[in-house]
Amino acid sequence: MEEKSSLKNLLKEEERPGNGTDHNTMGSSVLSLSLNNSGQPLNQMGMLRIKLEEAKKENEILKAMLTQVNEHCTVLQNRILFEMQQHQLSSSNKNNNHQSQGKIQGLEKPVLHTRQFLNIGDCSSVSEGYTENVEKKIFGEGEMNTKIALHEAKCIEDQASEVTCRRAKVSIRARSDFSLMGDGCQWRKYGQKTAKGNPCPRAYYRCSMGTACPVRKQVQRCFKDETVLITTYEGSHNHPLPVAARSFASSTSAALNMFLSGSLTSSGGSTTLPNSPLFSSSLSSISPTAVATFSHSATCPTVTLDLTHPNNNTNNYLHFQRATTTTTSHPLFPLPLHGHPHEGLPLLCSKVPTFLDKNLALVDVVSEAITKDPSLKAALFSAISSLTADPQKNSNNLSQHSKSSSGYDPCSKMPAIPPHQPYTTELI
DNA sequence: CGAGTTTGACCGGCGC
DNA sequence: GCGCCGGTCAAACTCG
Repeated sequence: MEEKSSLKNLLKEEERPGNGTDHNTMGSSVLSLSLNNSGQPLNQMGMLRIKLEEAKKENEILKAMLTQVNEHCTVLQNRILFEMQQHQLSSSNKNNNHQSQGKIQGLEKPVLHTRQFLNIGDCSSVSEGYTENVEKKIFGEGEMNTKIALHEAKCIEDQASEVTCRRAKVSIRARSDFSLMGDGCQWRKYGQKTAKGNPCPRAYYRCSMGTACPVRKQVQRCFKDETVLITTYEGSHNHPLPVAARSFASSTSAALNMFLSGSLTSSGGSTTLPNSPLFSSSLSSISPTAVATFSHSATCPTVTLDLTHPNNNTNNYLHFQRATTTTTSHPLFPLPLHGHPHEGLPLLCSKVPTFLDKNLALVDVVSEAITKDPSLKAALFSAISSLTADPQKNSNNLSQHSKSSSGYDPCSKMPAIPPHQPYTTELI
């Protein structure tokens, strides 16, 4: 920052009339050239070069800042992960009966299962080496050994119960004017069925973003209230998600995270949890008044996010924006940090100059909020998990979308939504 | 012509 | 074993 201000001061001095004779900086050769020729265009070119150099320096500073912010996010993520592991270990020691019951039902799965759901990440993360270095700074060598052992155990456990995880479902109830909810993914309809007890047909969709992606969703209108759209997601994506879908996935996975991590005392039936600080902070990215219902059968745990909770005010609307390639695709849901900071921002700021400034200001706000509000850490963790799962792939994905000449529109294959028109889902 | 949708047929799980 | 029901398949159809 000091470097930036000094450069600005330098530039101001050079801009002063009659002050172009004494330069000993990087811009001196350019300015002397322009003075020798005394040509106006050359003088302007010199100024532009100085500004270019200044922009480069500024870019370096901003890159460093972004790296720092990303590092802080990783630190927070790992600390939260560690705390949750510690919490689970202690709780499992205290209550063996509870744990054995959970094992029978396949519900003891901690964070990594949820990360697998909706493609939030896996054990072999690209940034694992980097993360490990950061973790050593935080936890120290002794704790790191414990943590690595825990991590390896979790990976083994993760593979063993993958089938159960794949069957985990997240069901979302929301009021919608349209027959599909914009979640950022591309879906291909493969069937429709009229279920017993509901005259409204249930549509079956398969994710068409990746080759043989196992994720499916069912969409059905509520029989009692046809304005309510029930969307049920099942499976885990085997491909990088677009920004919009990652935002959505982080929110839904936060709910499932709570469920699968055993943080709830649900015992076979269903549990409604509207006011848990950890969960509500995550869910608030969808709706501040959303209510979650947790239930599970023998093989298929389900989390229902009810976004139709009646105590919302009239302004509580979700604006599902149709993401496009040529503009900055704003999130479907407002998340603190959006997109991978290293690759995403330069891409965006090249198109929208003010975007970077807004994000840097946002970084300060978020940093302060994280410090003050512990519950926000949990929400941030779920969001960051989706962003840091595979940065390389995600950035490539983002780049491909931006390079596409035809324009990338994740909602383009949703005929129920009128083209070129943002649609809203009402939260009552 | 390719991609997506529609729709009847088919399959497997589950309860009786 | 039988029938019901949810989920999936695949051929026909539609659309851009």
